[in-house]
Amino acid sequence: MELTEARLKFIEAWGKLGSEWGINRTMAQVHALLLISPESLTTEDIMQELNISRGNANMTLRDLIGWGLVDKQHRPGERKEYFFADKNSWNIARQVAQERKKRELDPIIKLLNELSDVEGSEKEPNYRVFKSTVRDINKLAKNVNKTLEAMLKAEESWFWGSIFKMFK
Amino acid sequence: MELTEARLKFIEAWGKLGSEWGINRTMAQVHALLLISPESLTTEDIMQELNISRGNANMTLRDLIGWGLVDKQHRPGERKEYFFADKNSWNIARQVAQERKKRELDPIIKLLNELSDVEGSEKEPNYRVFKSTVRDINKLAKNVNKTLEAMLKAEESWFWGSIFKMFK
DNA sequence: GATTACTTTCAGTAATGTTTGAAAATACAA
DNA sequence: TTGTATTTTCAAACATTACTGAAAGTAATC
Repeated sequence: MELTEARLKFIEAWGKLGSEWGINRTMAQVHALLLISPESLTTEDIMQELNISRGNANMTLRDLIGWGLVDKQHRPGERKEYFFADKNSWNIARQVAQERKKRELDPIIKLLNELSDVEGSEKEPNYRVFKSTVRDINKLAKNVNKTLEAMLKAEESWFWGSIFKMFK
Repeated sequence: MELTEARLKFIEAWGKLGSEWGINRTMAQVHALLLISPESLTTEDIMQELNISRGNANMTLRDLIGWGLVDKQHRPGERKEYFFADKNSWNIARQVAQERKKRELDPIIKLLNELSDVEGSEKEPNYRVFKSTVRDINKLAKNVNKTLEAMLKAEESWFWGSIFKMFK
């Protein structure tokens, strides 16, 4: 396969993967483009490569910066901003894990804790099933939480080394 | 908090969580309803509880069955179908992991392997960066894959026990 | 303080995804 | 085989989300 074709396929696949996981397709594509670009790119570059509008490029880049996946540089004598992505996949995974934990897991754990205190009678089947389901999901959520915390602190080699030992 | 309110909040939160992870909101809500229902429910029940149309209920239930999260029962003498969900959160997590692996991770690993064979010259920075990015993501994907496989085979207690040892 | 080079905003529009509801299909019982 | 209960399908309507482009904002330079 040729490089040009491969790059397009990579961008397309990354976009699709993102959209399957609740991340807007364009945002994932911009990220993909930055991942395979040796030099940092301007808004203009990105607009051209991906055929998107200025507004879209700008908003998407801001979002990516918000996710901690992209940073910008300034070059002396130029006002233009240059964007680049951390290309280390372990860092990317950690960054995404950290953001999703903060935005989604933490709030749901909070809610599950509140729902654990529901009032009612043990005689009511609805009550019993609700309590035990919530308790069970809460336990899972807390285990996921702990695992993510370990992952966030971990060095890549240490983390996968430990995982490896699990099933050697 | 009262049970009625708590049930509504749970359904709402599960729906929101689903939509943040690329699962249609209604599908997650139907799942939530079944998770907190002591008895299996008919299409009619679900339509009423969630105020959704027959068509929507039917399609959503079929999808949930496709994800392995819901099953149906028949009762002697009745044509009507009764739906219920496995309430064990470890099974749910495994089921979701299994399906997403099959639908998303496996195809992307296949693609990454193909992209690894891209042709080009080591002198071209585009080529070098592309290769090393793809290689790096591929490595991560394979590690995730192995971890999921371990999870799919594992008993809950064994899995979390092993995770726990990682950071004690 | 005017000009240029850029970035940001956002109302309007386009694209995509979801839901409805009624008709068609199916299964069952008499 | 006919009637009835139920499920399934799918075109059209609706809702949500994403994108555009032009205008407004900002910073740097002369």
